[in-house]
Amino acid sequence: MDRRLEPTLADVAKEAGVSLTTVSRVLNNRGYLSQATKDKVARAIKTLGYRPNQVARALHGKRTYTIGLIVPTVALPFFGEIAVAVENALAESGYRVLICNSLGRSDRERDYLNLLIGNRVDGIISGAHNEDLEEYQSIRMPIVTIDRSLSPRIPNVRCDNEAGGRLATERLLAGGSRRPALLTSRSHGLNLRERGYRITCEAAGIEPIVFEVPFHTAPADRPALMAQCLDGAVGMIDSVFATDDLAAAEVLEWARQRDLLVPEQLRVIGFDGTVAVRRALPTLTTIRQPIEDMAREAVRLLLGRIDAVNSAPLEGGADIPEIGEIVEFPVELLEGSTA
Amino acid sequence: MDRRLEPTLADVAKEAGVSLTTVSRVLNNRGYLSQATKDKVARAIKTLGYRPNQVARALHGKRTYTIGLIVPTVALPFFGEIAVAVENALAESGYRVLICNSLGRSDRERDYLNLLIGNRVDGIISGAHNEDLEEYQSIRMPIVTIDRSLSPRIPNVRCDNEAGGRLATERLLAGGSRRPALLTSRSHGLNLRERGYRITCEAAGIEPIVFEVPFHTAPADRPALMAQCLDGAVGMIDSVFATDDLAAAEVLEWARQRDLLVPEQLRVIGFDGTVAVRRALPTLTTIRQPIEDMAREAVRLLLGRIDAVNSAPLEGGADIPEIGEIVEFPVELLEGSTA
DNA sequence: ATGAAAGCGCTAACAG
DNA sequence: CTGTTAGCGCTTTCAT
Repeated sequence: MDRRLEPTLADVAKEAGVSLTTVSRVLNNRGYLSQATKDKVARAIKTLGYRPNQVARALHGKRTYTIGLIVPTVALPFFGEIAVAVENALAESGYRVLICNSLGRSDRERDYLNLLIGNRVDGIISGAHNEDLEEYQSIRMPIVTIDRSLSPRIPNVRCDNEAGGRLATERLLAGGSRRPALLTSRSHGLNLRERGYRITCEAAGIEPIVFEVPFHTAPADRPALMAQCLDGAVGMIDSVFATDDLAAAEVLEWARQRDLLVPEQLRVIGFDGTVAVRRALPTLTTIRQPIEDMAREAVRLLLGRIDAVNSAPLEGGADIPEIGEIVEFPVELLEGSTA
Repeated sequence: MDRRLEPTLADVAKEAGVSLTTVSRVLNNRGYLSQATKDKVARAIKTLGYRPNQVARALHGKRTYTIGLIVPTVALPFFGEIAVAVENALAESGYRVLICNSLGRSDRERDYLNLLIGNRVDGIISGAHNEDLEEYQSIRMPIVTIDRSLSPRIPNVRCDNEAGGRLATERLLAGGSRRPALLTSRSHGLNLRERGYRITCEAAGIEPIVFEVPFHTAPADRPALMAQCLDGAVGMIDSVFATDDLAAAEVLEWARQRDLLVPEQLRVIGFDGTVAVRRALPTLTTIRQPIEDMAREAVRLLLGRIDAVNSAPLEGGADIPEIGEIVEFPVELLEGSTA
């Protein structure tokens, strides 16, 4: 910004014929001011079109009233909706959000972390997917994760993924499926949706079949990878639980190309239940995550920690207890016609 | 942020046993420094885990290297992809973006405008939908609009909407449609997609039929509104050009519920061609906007104006010429099986 | 090659 | 009730 363009407190003070302090006081509505002074200042502010410089205000010390949100990409409906929900929840407390799209690249995530700290955000909500970044361990700042857990020392807000996995798999079985497959972006022991699937299979005496198509696979490469997995299993599986809705959509497309009837020959169920995908594909049966609730809770936890830090005793480490809390929200089955 | 936690320049200076200036110099790599000093300082920085306070840096004058992006909501794939593309284009020049979701509410848009100016962003890219906000006229800051035009005085980057409208309508006619309808979020003389539709209809001697479902209609209310429009036209129309893909998806769903075969009994074509919707609904025939190109151009124009402002003669208005440029990018027909 | 000091725009003691 | 003054953390003349 060119400083010739935006007026400053001093300009207002001169225009109103009072001191800086006085202007600052009416701005912040602090202390006793005569109505006459208030009016004079108000008029000067209006005349000059003055807007307080938040940068200067932030520098003074306290807070920036900005928090950072790191997600893989808001181009995916799930994270786009998370971002909007977080922004809304923050707005209620006068906070704003700096959204960072890591694109799943840990170098970018690291850069963003530094950027956010450099910009002195008051806290960070991370929903990115690099479990490994050691930087997170050394962050001297309130932080909360959403959707995926980062470390036992950092509070995590998520939906009840395991219950969701069970619910999805049970729904497939209830529809008559005998060999449900799992399609996920990363199969491992901590994948709770996968665990729900496996538990349900085991309880029903069914051998699990797990396919993996990495989360950050380019959209153009997905159909081929997916076909590679599924073609080999035709006749063996009779349903698919995809751990996100877009993957489920790709299964539907694969089935269409193979002339498989859904749900008669192949049942499909997804996960997420975002508004955008439901508008695009209302027939998809899926497990809905309560995005708004999750965002609100993440914000509540974060602001709580920020307040704790800011009101901590002035001397001494004052360490806020490291509550590595996990909050899980219940999911919901959305009936469509694909399962 | 609690200042006890993040070290400052002074801390580094003390640790390294040099002056503030020297540290600042090695940080910005300015002036002549002995290698020994550089090393000492570098070591101190590393030891303390020092990161420059960008807030202080920004206050000093120059720029914040942050630009504001205002969109209706990144929860919609089109704007989510715009946001990511803008962020990527900016990152190449060392800029970052403050994303603001107006949710189509002009009060929120106004608040965000003030927020951005208060935070001294270096410029603004607006893709929101409130053509009316008079604030835009008085902004003393580089600004560029994307997707929709705001004022003849503000540069606008968009796709060739009229050509897109023509292309879509021509595609419907080429498929055999005799009565194509338009479904749009706001019908008016400046709606260029609508104009393309009307022009094509007129050239073919066809009476246009226009349905309107407002952009910010709640998802839950859309199917009913849409059915209200379309039910009355069954038998009269044989195809629909929806001016965005999600609306097109809703038309497909309506057709499914009415047992209308697509494309035999009803042809449907959309607009946008976002990656997310194509993953969800790959069969949809649509007009693709070149989002990345648009974002890149918007950023190029904006950074150009920012540089112009910052290098303007120190005295005098120095007014940068008000180039109310319009840049249109060509669209592309994506063949699916719905038209 | 390095340092001292002024100031970016604002807030917050501390006077009066 | 209102003004003076000292910083917040950093960059940048101007000295040395």
